[in-house]
Amino acid sequence: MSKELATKYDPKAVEDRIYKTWLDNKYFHAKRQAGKDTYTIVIPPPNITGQLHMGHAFDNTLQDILIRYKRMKGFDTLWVPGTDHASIATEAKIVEALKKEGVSKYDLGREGFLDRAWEWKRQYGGRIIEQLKKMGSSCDWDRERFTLDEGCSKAVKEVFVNLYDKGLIYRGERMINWCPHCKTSISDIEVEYEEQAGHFWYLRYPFKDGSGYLELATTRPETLLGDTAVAVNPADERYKDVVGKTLILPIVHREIPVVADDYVEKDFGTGCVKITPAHDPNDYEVGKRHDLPIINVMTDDAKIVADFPQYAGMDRYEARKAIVKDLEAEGALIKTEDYTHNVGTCQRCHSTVEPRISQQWFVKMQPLATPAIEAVKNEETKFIPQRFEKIYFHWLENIKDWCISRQLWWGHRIPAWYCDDCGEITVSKQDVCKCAHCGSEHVHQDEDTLDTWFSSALWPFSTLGWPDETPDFKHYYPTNTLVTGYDIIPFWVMRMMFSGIEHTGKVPFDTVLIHGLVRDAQGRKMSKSLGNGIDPLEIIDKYGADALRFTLATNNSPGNDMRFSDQKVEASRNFANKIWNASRFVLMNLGENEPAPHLPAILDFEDKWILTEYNDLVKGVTESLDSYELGVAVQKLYDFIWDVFCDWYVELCKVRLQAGGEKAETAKAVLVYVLSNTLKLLHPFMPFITEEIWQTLPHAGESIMIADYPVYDEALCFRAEQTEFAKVMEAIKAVRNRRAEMNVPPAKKAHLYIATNAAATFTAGAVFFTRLASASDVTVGAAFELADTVSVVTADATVYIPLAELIDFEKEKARLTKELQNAENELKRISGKLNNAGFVAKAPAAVVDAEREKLAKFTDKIEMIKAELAKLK
RNA sequence: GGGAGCAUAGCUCAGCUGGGAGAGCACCUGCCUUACAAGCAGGGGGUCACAGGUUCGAGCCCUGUUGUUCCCACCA
Repeated sequence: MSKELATKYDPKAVEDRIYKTWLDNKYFHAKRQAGKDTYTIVIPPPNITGQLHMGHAFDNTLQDILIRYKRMKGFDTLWVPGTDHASIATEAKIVEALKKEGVSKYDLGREGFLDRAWEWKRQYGGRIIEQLKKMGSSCDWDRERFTLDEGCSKAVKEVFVNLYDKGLIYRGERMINWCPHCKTSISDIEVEYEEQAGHFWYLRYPFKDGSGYLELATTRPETLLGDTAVAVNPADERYKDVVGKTLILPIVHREIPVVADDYVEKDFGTGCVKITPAHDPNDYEVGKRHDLPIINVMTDDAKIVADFPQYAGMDRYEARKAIVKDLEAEGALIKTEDYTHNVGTCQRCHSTVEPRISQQWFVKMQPLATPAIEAVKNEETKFIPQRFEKIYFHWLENIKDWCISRQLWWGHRIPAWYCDDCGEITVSKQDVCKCAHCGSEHVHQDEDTLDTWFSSALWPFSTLGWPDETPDFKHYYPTNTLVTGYDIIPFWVMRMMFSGIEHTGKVPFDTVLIHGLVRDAQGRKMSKSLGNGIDPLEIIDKYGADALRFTLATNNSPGNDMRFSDQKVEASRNFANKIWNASRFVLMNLGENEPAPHLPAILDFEDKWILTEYNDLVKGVTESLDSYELGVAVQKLYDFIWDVFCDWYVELCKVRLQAGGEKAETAKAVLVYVLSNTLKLLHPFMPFITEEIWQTLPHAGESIMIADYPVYDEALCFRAEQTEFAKVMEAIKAVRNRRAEMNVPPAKKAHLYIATNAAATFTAGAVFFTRLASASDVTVGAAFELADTVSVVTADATVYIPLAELIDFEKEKARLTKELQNAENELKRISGKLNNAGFVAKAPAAVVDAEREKLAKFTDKIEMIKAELAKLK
């Protein structure tokens, strides 16, 4: 007794139900099976700042395709899911939410704020997980992790202490990037530069001795308050004599020296630079070289400090205006010019970043970077596409120490304690209540937290239980494929690499599959401010998860950006529908007696053809998947299912199905075989619809997702039939083409006469002309003498269509002449090639043979066309 | 200033290690052929950005040019 499928595919009626059965049966759960190869993926944990966007949908679709493929291939697979606390990003969001309630984070206090943050995590983290499930992601939910959970915290402390003990983490006063809005330090890569329109203010700094002045330009006049020198290039003839002289700083009237430093470009501006060591990284370096004092002029929220009473409390932009006004009043302002320059902004809040000297914690990068570079050079880890290695190398080769401390509350607190008595630092994995140096109990923990990427860097092993030698860690580490966008190579990939190597002695993954960005239909980056983001859930709701996944898996190649549009999803939805309908057709024909799940002993011509095509597909799809060409693999499946299976094989089978009897049973068995196995091939890409149909078809096993992935079977490849059947198809197409050109409606049937040397092939295929080429009858022979017929010539046959009343002999002659010309051109090209001694001598034998075969074909075809033309005269 | 990507049909894109260019959408023609009109059959449309080079042979490899996007650096 066969089951039925609904007339229309309704994803909503299917997806949640199927996902639930997968969960109930624990198919996603990794069981540490002995004797099997493992395949592990750790999810790039989405930030709990909001909800999943199309980029996540893309990233997770790729991961799910890989993990489902490997699972069916028999690997012991594990996909670890989880979310990221996203320290600064989440804290900023919560602060923003609090602001709307009229509360500041300081009103809540540290504890109160953290309670609020955990509440946020429950809400948004939970939503993200639900979205991943809607996508069909086959993550092992029993192993879900969070970057701020107990295990990750343990790993973070372990790493911090290890690195500190090795001298690779240090605390020091450095110039760092400071976000006055978030009120925290940020690392170099968290600064985004953007072009901004500004001004160049030309200022006059007079010499103390009254011998004139130096002219210089600045984009930030407010920093003048902290100037402690003016620098010129030592080789600059213009200023040779002024080096060492003293200037009077306008407004503040402080005495500052003129120093010579190579940092100054002679040809830029006036050749003189004001030096503000406290507020510019380059000036800071100049200051160090010349032992200049450092005068800080700004508070942590970028207001002028109390030391300058006339400006104290002013915000940096107010102060700028006031100072320019005062400079003008003092006659120190020469002129103002418009100037566009790059300004560093905070990646999270986009406020202008303030370089600032501050006491922070750093990771010494050089010793960690070197082995990470080596590992990729040795191909222990490979990037796909390979060109992204260059980006990786560039970052690591030019790396500076990593500022890891943040003046935030939401994050891993730095495991360092300060002694109030002796002032020493105690760094420890356990909470400290006694100074390790003097034994005093007057200790307090560092108030700061760690950069969110510090814990992300440990993700591939912290999620598996490290630092403990857990069974999972031993079994599933190192992981295999890391799937991520090219935009976070420096933030994450690089840091996981050096962390994995340093702490586990192994690279964290063997392959990094890089993908591009999902853009909108116009090619713009999807962003909140543009309002052009598309919610994956809306797409799923409208077209189904499979259609979304298919859209994301196709239409692109590794590392390249893709444009997303509803139009593309519609096409994918149509494909899902096509599969659904073809399956309905197959089921409809099964009737009461289900065919056995194996192939019959006796196969017909068309069965041998489709089985060969199918096996070629298996081979192609497998090869593409193994080389991470997911887009190519899914395109092959699309072409096979739509063009080969539906448009040809199903139509061919109708002949036998309608006739009934023994042959109909053969057709049913082969239809079921090819369809259900093709569904397996497609399952990683479109998990829901394939499962739904597969369950309805005759099958063995509980679920398609744990079925064996098909393998190429040489015994089911019938090369001769494949070649011969192609001849029949070519002739059918030629007849259809001819009829369409003459506007003959399908209802008007005609007797076909097929003149051919391949009589056996066409006799076996004759019946298909009835069904697919509107033939009323078919006669196959060596040659025919017929009057008033249309003739269609292929390389292997001439088909005569007696449609006397429709024939326009002039047109017929013109058409044949054109066809003859085409064939002759082709022949000329081929023989030209074969007459080229170099080609015959140097090209591979297979290529030469193929050309010879073509030569023979076209020679025959030309003869046949000529014969037809002769008849028309 | 340094580096990378892209440039293929009207649009969006494939094209794996070089062996005579494909898909989807759009367009035109004809079809309700009992799985599917979200469909079927047929069709038009491309000096693969430009100029050289290597090769028997180049969309693919090399050099240069133009256009375009991105990343890094950041001269005050």
